[in-house]
Amino acid sequence: MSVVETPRPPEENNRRMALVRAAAVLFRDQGYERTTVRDLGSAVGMQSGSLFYHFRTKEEILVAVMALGITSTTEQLAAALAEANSLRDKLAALFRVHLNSLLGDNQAALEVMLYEWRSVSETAKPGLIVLRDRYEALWQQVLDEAAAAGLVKQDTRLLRRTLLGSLHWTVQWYRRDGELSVDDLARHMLQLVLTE
Amino acid sequence: MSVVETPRPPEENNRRMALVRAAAVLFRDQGYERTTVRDLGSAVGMQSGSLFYHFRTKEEILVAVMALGITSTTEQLAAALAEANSLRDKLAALFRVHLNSLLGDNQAALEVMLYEWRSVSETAKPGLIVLRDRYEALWQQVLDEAAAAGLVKQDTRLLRRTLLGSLHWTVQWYRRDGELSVDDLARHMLQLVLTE
DNA sequence: GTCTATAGGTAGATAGAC
DNA sequence: GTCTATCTACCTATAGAC
Repeated sequence: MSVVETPRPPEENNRRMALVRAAAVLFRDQGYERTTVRDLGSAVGMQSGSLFYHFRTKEEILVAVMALGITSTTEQLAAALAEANSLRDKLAALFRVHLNSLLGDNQAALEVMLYEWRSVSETAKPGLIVLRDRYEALWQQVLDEAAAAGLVKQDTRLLRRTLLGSLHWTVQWYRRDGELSVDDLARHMLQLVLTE
Repeated sequence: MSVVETPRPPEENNRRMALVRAAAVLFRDQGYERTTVRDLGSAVGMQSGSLFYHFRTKEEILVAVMALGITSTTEQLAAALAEANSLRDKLAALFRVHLNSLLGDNQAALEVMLYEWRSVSETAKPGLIVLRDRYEALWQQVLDEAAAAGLVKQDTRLLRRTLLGSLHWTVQWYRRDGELSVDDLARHMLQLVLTE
């Protein structure tokens, strides 16, 4: 049930990874409880019993989905921040990376992390919380710098929670077939929070 | 399965109402899918079979919980707006009423409305959407007035979605035993959005 | 690694007595 | 209106063959 795993060569984990990605989509669309192990199996062309060679329980699959969602987003954000040339660029990266991870192609995993928290057992929560805190720490650093430079308001802890709430909620109303691209949406939302 | 019901004398619906209130708490704490009809029955001192005299299906209970959550919040907001003396007071009322409904005592119903949407059947959704739109229309009116007066930024449709997302997310981190009261939190969050 | 077959449990809902 | 009893269906997980 350990969340942090030793990395292996990708070929070795292909089957397991395909399962996690398929599970992310099913859990997002139907919810964890309504998704049966039979659903998961047939999504990867497998009988339900065979799943339990790769995972001990259905919940272990949920935890793997969530861990994937938050770690891959954290990695993308860290990379974007390292490339940013200005504080303003860093701020923009926060919004851009988060929304692309949440609303972009094949990115159901982060959404599962946000909305299926109640289905995670108490024993598995701490590991996921560590991963989430690591992500939020990146946010906090950038917001603190931005507040010191006068780009945003001062109460940065509340600001971080407020902004993340706004971004999370976009999954409820944003439609990709509309006029606004994800990057445009990120820019608009950043604009709302900048002190002029 | 109709959401909008003819009002009846309260005594007539006491049992039904107690059930809806108990269900709101269970659905919020455990999730709709994990809550069994046996859980619901024992929460009101009833056998599970007896529930089906009051409701045809378990889902009908979920819809009743959600309808209660959003209509009672809408009524409270409408009353608060009618009493407000200034535009600034109206803005404050948006935040205050929403957070008290979400974080206050015995107010699990609105939280269920926000987080169990996926468990609602397609046939029941339209009725709930009408109720939700009615609530959001109140927000939109006040934000439009505030933008015209220069109190908040101009993109009020995005602003409404952004603010509601921030407020919804408070259930994930706000703790009543902390330093901040719900009313204080409402004031702080309003402060973040005002143009100075 | 994946299959078939199934154990063992619990879910939502119904029927009829009171 | 509520109870008891129960139906039918489906769930996660396991066992052993291949």
